[in-house]
Amino acid sequence: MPYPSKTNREAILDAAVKQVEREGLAKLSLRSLASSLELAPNALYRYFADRAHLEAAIANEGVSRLHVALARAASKGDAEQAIRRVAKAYVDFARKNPALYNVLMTPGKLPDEEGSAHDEMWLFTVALMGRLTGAQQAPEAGVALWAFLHGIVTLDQGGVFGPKKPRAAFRFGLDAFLAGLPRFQA
Amino acid sequence: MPYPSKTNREAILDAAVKQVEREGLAKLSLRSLASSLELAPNALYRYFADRAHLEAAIANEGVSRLHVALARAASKGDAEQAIRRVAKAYVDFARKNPALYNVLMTPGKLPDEEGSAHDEMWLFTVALMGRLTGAQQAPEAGVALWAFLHGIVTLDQGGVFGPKKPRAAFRFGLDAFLAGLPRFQA
DNA sequence: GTCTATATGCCGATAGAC
DNA sequence: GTCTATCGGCATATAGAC
Repeated sequence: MPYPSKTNREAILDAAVKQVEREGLAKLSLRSLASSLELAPNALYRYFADRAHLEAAIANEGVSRLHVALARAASKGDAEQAIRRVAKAYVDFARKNPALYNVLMTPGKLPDEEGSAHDEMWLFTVALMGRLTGAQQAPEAGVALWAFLHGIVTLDQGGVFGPKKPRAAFRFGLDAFLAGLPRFQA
Repeated sequence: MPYPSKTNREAILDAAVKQVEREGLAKLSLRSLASSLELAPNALYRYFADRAHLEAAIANEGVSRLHVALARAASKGDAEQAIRRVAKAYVDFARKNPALYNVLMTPGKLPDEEGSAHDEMWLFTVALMGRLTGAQQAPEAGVALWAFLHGIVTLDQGGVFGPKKPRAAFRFGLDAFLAGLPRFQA
């Protein structure tokens, strides 16, 4: 073969995630990505139809990694302990991977595939909250917790309030939410 | 004068906000904005030093409008009623002006001016929460509430959960948060 | 499967005339 | 204060050779 394979889908995705983490999604271009892999500017089109498909793959990869981190945190302790651990793991993940986190939380234009990583994480969250509130209220409780955590991450990233306030608010808000949560068995 | 004034800073800002609301910040360009005002592509530089300064002005305008909506909602009722009204007004504003809301919540690269609209809104929020929790815990409570509301808005905008779940989670989460909130006078 | 070369289009920003 | 003209840059995407 005159032009043997120099790369593959996984390697491209890995490099893309790293570049996003360094400079943000906006500064990721197919040219710069190809250049970092020592490929011609258009070689990536063999693996991703266009930029939108690449972004979707990056987001999916981010969700998978977040899911792994949360599942690990949920493995020990009673229901409330598990929720507190997961909440901390969520915020920690976003702090360590801010740009990747932003990609996975910014919905793309492509429709999610069935059984995507996103669906799996949502089922995980509902199950987690269900241990405390019962299945009936688990979806609302799951969305509410997720919303709170995402908001904390956003305010933390923005840096508008300095480094301390979001962390104090994280404890304060989580305590208040859990204290006020209607329990399955009172 | 061979070239009399055809525009002013306010008119440009107004048109910019409208364009952001229609197509999002990313698709706002100085060229398209100038074109919509029937100006030459570079005429705006007399009023804004560069794109970053224009974006900062848009964000500031968005914060001002949000602040007005929240202050109106807080004017009646006791502390808890005021918080519930403000919370609803916050989510409503974001639903009605999603793109402008995204701009005002995405921190720009330019440092905030002293006494900016952002500062004012933050003082307003702390005062609002202080009516319920006392001044000591008002900042944490304010950030926590803000985080929750922003998260609800984000999940709602994402459309990941369909139209109903974020609204149900809004009530559920706000109820739980307020129920679990330590009060100033128990 | 990768290459070179190119089509086409947008962008921010500046120079200098009027 | 607005104009015309232009610079330099980057983007997505395609065509055809090897």
